[in-house]
Amino acid sequence: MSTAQGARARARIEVTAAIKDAARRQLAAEGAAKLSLRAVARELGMVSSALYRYFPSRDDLLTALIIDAYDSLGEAAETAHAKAAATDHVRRWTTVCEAVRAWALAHPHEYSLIYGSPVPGYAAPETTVPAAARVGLLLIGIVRDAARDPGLAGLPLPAELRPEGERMVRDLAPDLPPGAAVALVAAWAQLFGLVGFELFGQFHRVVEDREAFFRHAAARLARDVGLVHR
Amino acid sequence: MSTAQGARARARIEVTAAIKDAARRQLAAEGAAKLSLRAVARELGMVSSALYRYFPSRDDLLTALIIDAYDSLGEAAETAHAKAAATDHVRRWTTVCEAVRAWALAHPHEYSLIYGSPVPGYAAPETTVPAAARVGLLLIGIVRDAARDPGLAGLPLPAELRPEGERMVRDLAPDLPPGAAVALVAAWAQLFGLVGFELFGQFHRVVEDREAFFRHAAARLARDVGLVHR
DNA sequence: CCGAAAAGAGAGCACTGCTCTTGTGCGAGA
DNA sequence: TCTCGCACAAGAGCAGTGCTCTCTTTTCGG
Repeated sequence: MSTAQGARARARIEVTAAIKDAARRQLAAEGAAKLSLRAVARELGMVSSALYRYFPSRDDLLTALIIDAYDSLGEAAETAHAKAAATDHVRRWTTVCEAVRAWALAHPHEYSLIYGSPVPGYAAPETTVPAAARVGLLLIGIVRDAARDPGLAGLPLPAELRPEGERMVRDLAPDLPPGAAVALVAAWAQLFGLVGFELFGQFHRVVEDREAFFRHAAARLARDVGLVHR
Repeated sequence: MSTAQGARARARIEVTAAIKDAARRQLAAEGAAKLSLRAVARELGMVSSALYRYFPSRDDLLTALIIDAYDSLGEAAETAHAKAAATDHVRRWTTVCEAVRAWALAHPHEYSLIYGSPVPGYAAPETTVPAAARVGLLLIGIVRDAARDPGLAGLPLPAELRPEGERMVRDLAPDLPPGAAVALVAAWAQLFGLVGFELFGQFHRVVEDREAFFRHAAARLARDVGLVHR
């Protein structure tokens, strides 16, 4: 059986978790670039080489943290979303947007890790894809519900983008009008543009009341994906 | 006089330029995290310590590269913009957007440096501000011209954002309607969200025809800031 | 119970940013 | 024109990094 593990296996997952915890602490404190395997090992009272029994390289540890970060963000978004009235699609949308922003402000270095520039020569492995998709799926669900309800304004789609929109609908967002699918992807990217600019300091001396500014921008994004009140 | 420098001063600026060139090559090849002072020194046939006569630290070298990158992007945008008809504000807008995207795709690591996550514990010094503002100023100019022309649709601004909008107009975009100023800043951030998502791989298996997708999104951004054809 | 596998410890390699000390050649002032 | 000072270069060295290798200890399964 897999539940009744020996002490060995149990210790392994405990140590693995401890390593990730320590690494996450360092990440939060200093950022990804200063995350050091040796420092993590020191904090845990082990020697650095021992750590390689758990993560074959620094990049693998980073990958684990990336997946966790995606999951944490996804869960934060889903939790917030669950509290919004299921009938008000605009409110659902803005709630998710604000949850993303709040999570980013609370976990800046983790946000950088997943939505900032990809680290060194590092290419995110396929493993991260499911976790990365969570927020996107949430947004798709909102727009889909609105399309059914129906509280979705018609969205124009130029002819040259029609194939692309239909492919999106087929591959990732069934039951969505192609125009909404394209608009949704754009809004999704734009949402993270807003968050990233605020977090990375581009709004320095440009936007002061960032809370209100973001709320307004998120509401406009809702309109851009065709969501309308009621 | 400042033009007739001695050989010494001339050598200094030449060496400084050579260091930046070599560093830029490494940056383009491997990314900011792998940019190494020692490797730069090796490439130039000097010893690593000699390099500190020109840049007091690795971060200072990076800062110089950041400023150059902002300038390069700004110049690319301005050059493209100059070729667009001065009367078609939508076209001017999309031209600048596409120039930004093209520059980013051509210089991914430099783009990461300026619009990705800020490196280590590094906070961009004030020196970078003027260079960083170039693209923004360009966009402000377009919207301002449109507001005069008049080819600017009215933009609603909720009461809670009115002070913010008025401050923006006062501090950075005189002669703009407050609603347009707020919308412009949002569109500016959203533009870089689109570019960043494409560049950093978030569109993997999501957007295929990225050229067309971006063109469409940029046109919608133009509409969002109130630009209308003719 | 005992052999295999897993885990930890330690030394070591090649690399990094950065500092300090020691020459050396250019150039501006007397 | 000479000379003193300073900018520059070179080298050694320190503390830190990721990662590998070897050796010992611990633990588990047949």
